Amino acid sequence: MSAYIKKCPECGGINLKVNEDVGEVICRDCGLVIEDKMIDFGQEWREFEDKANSRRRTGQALTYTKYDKGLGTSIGQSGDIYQLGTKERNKYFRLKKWQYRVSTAIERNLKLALAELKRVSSFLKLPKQVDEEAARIYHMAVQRGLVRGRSMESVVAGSLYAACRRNEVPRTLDELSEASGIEKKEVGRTYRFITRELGIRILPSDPVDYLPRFVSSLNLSADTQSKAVELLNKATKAELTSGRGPTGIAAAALYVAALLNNEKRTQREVADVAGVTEVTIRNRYKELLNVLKLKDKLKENKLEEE
DNA sequence: AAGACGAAAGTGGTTGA
DNA sequence: TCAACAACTTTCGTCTT
Repeated sequence: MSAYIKKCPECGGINLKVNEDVGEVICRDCGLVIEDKMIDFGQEWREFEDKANSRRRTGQALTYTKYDKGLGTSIGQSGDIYQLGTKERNKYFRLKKWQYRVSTAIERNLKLALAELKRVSSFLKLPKQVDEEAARIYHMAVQRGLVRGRSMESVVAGSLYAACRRNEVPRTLDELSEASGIEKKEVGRTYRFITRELGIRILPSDPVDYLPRFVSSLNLSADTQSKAVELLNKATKAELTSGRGPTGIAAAALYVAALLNNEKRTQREVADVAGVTEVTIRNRYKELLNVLKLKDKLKENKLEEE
């Protein structure tokens, strides 16, 4: 499916990501949703027994980026209540008032938070699918009262960070921090807090996921990128990756790949876009050379130049 | 002069008692 | 709650191109 789309029509990027769950193809470079009318291969739920657990779908799809998920219920909207007795009517008024109080508190918060979320995510050019996920996470956090004692912005940032990782379009904590204006520490802390409290399982992010972005900000070739992927795979097999920061590994692999392809970038340049220091790149780089026995290859390259 | 390399000390976070 | 610990950063001096 969508095997025909190879390039992003917007930015020409080749880093497309297919998401079958929601029928989208997303450009990892610019976040453009290229195709959102793919066939839904998901199962069409039907009802065979147990009415209580009915999985019937009706109405518009829920969206978490609207503060009331596109639904919305209010008590006593229809005017029926005026046919009731005074006592009953008062009861409805009370209920209505309560509903108003409870829901406005949460909804007002959500409205603000979702506006903030939109702002941050468009700053980072995140695909809308990540928005949606982040909004969902935030929504759960509010309902569980996890925002109390924390700034709304930091929870938004944490939700977004989590959503990015879940969707394999990781951003670094630094980037989230810059976009949201929340301190890096704080983003990390709320991120850990809400994922723990909500029981969201997050896999350690794959260094490979960082490559596309680094490659495009360094203007490196696709060739170099696939070379870097290759190196990363080898590194993973050699168990060089566990426990290390994924950005550092990705940066080092990219640095080596660039050298091998005669597209040399300085350690400084690579370090900057990856958000790590040269020292870290050097350490990873050394390990790569040792374990993967690449020294000879680099020498060969030099000889060819002469 | 700029980049690469490495040593040493410092930082923030995790882990295990 | 505290100390040990690993990964990473900062800083700085030296070597290479």
